[in-house]
Amino acid sequence: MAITIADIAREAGVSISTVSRVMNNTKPVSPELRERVYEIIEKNNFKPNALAQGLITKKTNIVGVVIPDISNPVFGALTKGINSVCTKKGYTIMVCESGGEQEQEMKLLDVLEDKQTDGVLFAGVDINQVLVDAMLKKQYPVVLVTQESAVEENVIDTVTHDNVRAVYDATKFLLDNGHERIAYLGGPKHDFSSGKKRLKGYRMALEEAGITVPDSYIEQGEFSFQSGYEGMKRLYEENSILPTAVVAGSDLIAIGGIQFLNSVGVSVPDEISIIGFDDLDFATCLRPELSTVRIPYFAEGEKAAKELIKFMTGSKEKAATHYVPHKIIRRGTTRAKSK
Amino acid sequence: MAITIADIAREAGVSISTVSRVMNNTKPVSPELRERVYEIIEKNNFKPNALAQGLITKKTNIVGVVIPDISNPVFGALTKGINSVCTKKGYTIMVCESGGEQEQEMKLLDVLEDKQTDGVLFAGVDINQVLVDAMLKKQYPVVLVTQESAVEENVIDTVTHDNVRAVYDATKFLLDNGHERIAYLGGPKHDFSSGKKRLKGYRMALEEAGITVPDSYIEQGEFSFQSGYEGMKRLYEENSILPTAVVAGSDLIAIGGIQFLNSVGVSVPDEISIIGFDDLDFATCLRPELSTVRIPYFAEGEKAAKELIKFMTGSKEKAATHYVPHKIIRRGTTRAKSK
DNA sequence: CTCAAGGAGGAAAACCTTTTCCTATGGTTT
DNA sequence: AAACCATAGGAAAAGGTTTTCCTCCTTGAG
Repeated sequence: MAITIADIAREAGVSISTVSRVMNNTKPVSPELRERVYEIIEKNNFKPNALAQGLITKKTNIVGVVIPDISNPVFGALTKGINSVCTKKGYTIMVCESGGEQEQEMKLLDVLEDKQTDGVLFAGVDINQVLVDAMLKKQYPVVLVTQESAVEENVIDTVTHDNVRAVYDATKFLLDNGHERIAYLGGPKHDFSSGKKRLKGYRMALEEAGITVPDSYIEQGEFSFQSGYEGMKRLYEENSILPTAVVAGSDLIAIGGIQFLNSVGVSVPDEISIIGFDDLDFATCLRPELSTVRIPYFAEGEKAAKELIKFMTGSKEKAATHYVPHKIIRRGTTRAKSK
Repeated sequence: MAITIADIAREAGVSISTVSRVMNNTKPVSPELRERVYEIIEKNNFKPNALAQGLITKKTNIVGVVIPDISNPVFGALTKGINSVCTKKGYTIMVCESGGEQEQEMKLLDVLEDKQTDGVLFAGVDINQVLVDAMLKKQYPVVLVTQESAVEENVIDTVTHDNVRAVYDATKFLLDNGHERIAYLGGPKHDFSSGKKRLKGYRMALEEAGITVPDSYIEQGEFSFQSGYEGMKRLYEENSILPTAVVAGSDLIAIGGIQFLNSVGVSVPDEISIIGFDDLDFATCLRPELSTVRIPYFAEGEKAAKELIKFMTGSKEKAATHYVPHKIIRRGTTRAKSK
């Protein structure tokens, strides 16, 4: 039913090869023929069948994107960045949702392989040896994004932000503002997750400052509003001496925490300062606006896509880890401690 | 390099046809052969090349998704719903971002055609005659989602929510709570956009109640926080008699509006009630929590995908418009007016 | 004037499946 | 016992491109 290159060739009175050459500029064709063929292509609005093309060229111009959760704004921004450069370079993205589960992630890697994607951008939660091995076996190049692997350095190209350093900086920011009793409200304690890295950054900063915190100052859970609310509640109930500042593992956690504090009449930032992580659009919709550390997810997506394209086009071979810079955003929920 | 069906056939000592038959259960094969072939497939972890398959079967098991903005939480939820049923039915989605621009939308329709997608889910902003014509010309079935076309009924299958009715209900809700001076803070006034429909719902409810509002009670702009803030500011500055309630065209607008009111010391809901639209996750992260009308975007995505699959599998022919039910969610930002 | 070389175009192979069309075998029916 | 039929399996076509390999013609050099 659909029109094929053969139809064009027939109508133009030339061979199939010539039509192909006109379209791909792959060999000289005389101006008159070129003209005639072009016209007929235009007239019929002919587009070559990408399947047939892919079958022979072994290129589909599709890149797979694996993320844990499509509706999570962090991955929304990331995907938007990815799509932005992919579109610009003529690639279309195939988005897959893993739910953060390894079994599903493995399956998606397979699906994307037999769909013949030219490459894959992978945003995992806990990238262990099994996953890395699976990726290395694949036909296509992979670049990790948002989350580095737990395996020896630079086996797979990676674009991410420095979780340890970012939370270190956030904690340092509070320390520099005179706080000493600083608690941590974090995400999952999954082995190689970003949650663990963020906790490490917090610990580093305190240790460096020579401050020891009680275990009851550290709460972990999910990266969600609910979890933040409950974490803060435990913090509040289990400590007779309250912290003067809190580092949160995500903006949602921070907001949940603030909400709890509001509900018990503790003022932010007057009594407790709190700093988030991510810088969601929403952070500026609160009053006071949320202080946080900004991770440029859109830019991270862009960079990862560019990196992947380098591999796909063969202009790069060696894997490396690239960090995208974070930034402390001082807004209304943090304040210097009066001595 | 990659292993093909021929390799399997050779190794098993059977013909290519037999291997294909084993994999697709398309014709009886003796148990022994079947067994032997299966084993070798397993051993080599063979997966047929989807391109070659698609070329001959004319099915790719890919569905295209066109949305205005990947990072918008509304479309995030929608896409998640779509992906949920697609995955379950063996389809993979190809997500494209249009920026809400018609030119780009047309281009994407073309791209998805020559990628041979089996069908397309289209979330537009202003689906006019030109767009509808383009869709009807395509090889694949299309179903509109979130936004119906401006063209005569039921040319293209549609899954959406009733924007007019939803805002009508929201306005009615305020009326029923004793409010009479009700303002509207809306989205774009684009010709066939949901913004226009929502405004219509507002007008209908007031008209029905026999209430006339001054033009200065109606503000339009974008569906954003910023726009809500500014719209409310104008409302506040241009009216000597303030409304006692405000209907917002989106949650973000509502939140922006509330933020402005807070900044000038007007209490929500004590002095002004406000109701949003969408029910973003965020609505419950505010204090007071946002009253709103919930649109089940996830379910809408699911339903649209199911609808599309019916068309793709030929089990349905006739286009129709399906509405997904909205619901008024009473939370903290609305209150009955004391007489 | 002859021969080599280069340029323009066509025929056909290749890519990897599914599916149609045959063939052979063994069993059933009359 | 002959004719027929069903069944299992193979060979090859088809699907729509790109690309290799030819061929033919023109041009330039010797």
